[in-house]
Amino acid sequence: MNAQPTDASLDTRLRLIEAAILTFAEKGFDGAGIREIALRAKANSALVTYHFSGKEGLYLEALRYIFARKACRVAELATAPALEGPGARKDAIQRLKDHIRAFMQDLMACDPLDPQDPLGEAAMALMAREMQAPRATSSALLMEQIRPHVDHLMQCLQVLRPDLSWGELLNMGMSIQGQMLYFRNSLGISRLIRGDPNFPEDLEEVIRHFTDFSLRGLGIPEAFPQPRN
Amino acid sequence: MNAQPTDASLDTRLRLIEAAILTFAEKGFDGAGIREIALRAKANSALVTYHFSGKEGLYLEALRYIFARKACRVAELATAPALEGPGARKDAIQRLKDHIRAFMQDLMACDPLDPQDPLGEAAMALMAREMQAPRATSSALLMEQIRPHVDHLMQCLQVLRPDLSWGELLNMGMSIQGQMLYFRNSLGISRLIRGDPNFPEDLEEVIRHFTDFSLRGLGIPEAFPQPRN
DNA sequence: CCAAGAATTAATCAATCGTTTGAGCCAGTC
DNA sequence: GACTGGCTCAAACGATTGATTAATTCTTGG
Repeated sequence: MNAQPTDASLDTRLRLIEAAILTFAEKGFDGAGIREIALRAKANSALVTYHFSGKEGLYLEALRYIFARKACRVAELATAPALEGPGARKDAIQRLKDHIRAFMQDLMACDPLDPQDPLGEAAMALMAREMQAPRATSSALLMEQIRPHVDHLMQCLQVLRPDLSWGELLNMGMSIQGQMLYFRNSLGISRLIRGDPNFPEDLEEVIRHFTDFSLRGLGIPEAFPQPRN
Repeated sequence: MNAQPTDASLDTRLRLIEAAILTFAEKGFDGAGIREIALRAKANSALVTYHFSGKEGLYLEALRYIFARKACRVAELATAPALEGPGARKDAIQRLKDHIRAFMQDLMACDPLDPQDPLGEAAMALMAREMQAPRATSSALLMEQIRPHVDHLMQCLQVLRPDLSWGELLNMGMSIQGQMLYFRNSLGISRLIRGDPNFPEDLEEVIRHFTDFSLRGLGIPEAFPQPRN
């Protein structure tokens, strides 16, 4: 009479999803095999079809799992009220700084409580793969996830540069997000170029750089010169 | 007695390589099948093994083919003599501008003579895939290709901001290259966000934006304000 | 305790993978 | 005209793919 999922099955589902994140991130959708994923999850490969109705379903569930856990810092910021009133400009600058810090921290760690979480690396690699070559079945999922972050950033930019057109503001946003996403997506190449396998040793330094570079690039005179933050 | 490749065989090799670029770019290394590639090239799939000793060999040849044809504009710039003398600073600004324009044009078109070349899109998508998730056999090839561009850019930055440490200069370079590479790698997402499937309608406008944003971000006072270019 | 249903398993499915085979084609050479 | 060697081909190879089956184990409400 029990039509509800069991605790045990939830465990198995979770193990499969986490193994899927790791394996899909390493080898891509086509490169990863369900047998390999199941082996990693210490489960039977037939359970992929049973629980997720196939490989594609497991992939989508893995993405949903990442979205549910990730981007928590940025997601919080995106819920902030609209910028208005006399202090809007100063608020916008602070929000932009917060956005960059939150986004960078989200980029570098999956679980805020555990920066060493191996899922963090994998989840970002998987999202990067997805942004670059979205699967037909998952592009809607991706857009839905990205949209609020874009809106939040654009709202700040609009206040900071009311003289620019919407297209120019989008360019600004593209440059700001682009440097950060490239930083994350090309960590491998960056480490090779720098000859430092541990780069970045200090994330705060990189955050500071992106903040300064972006504010200068935006052309916000009152933000410089001034002491850090 | 003929141990040399025939004209006919060169044709086939070329058709296979170009079909490989298109297919690998669309589906990735694992997603693309040699039968599909061969069909596209109107050739027999056994020829992949015959000419390139396997799928992996064809993939490497495709990368080499891209590197040989692509990045021609940037590559020219990278051969410029060292910056020195009284005009070094002004030269460096111009070189940076030229670098951004050349890099953007290389990003958006494979063959300079034919901006509509479908290989251009595919080649860049393939390189982006490769930068993000380098295959063990091809990372050396990738670094060797990227290195001169990095050196050229860093030389300019060093002249423009002699007060910065090497690490800080690398951060600057990362931001400048990052915004451009993200622009290219995430064109799909950008078009969805903008609701404009034809973005960018005017590449020059984007080049201008990246140039301005980068020069401001670098903190080059004498570059602003001033008329375009 | 005991059916009922959810969860898991090993075995197997057809399909496709990259690669190999062996024969045939076509140019040049003696 | 026989021969050579580069090139191309259809056919088949073993391996692996994602998915399916049917039997078994586990869990739980009555």
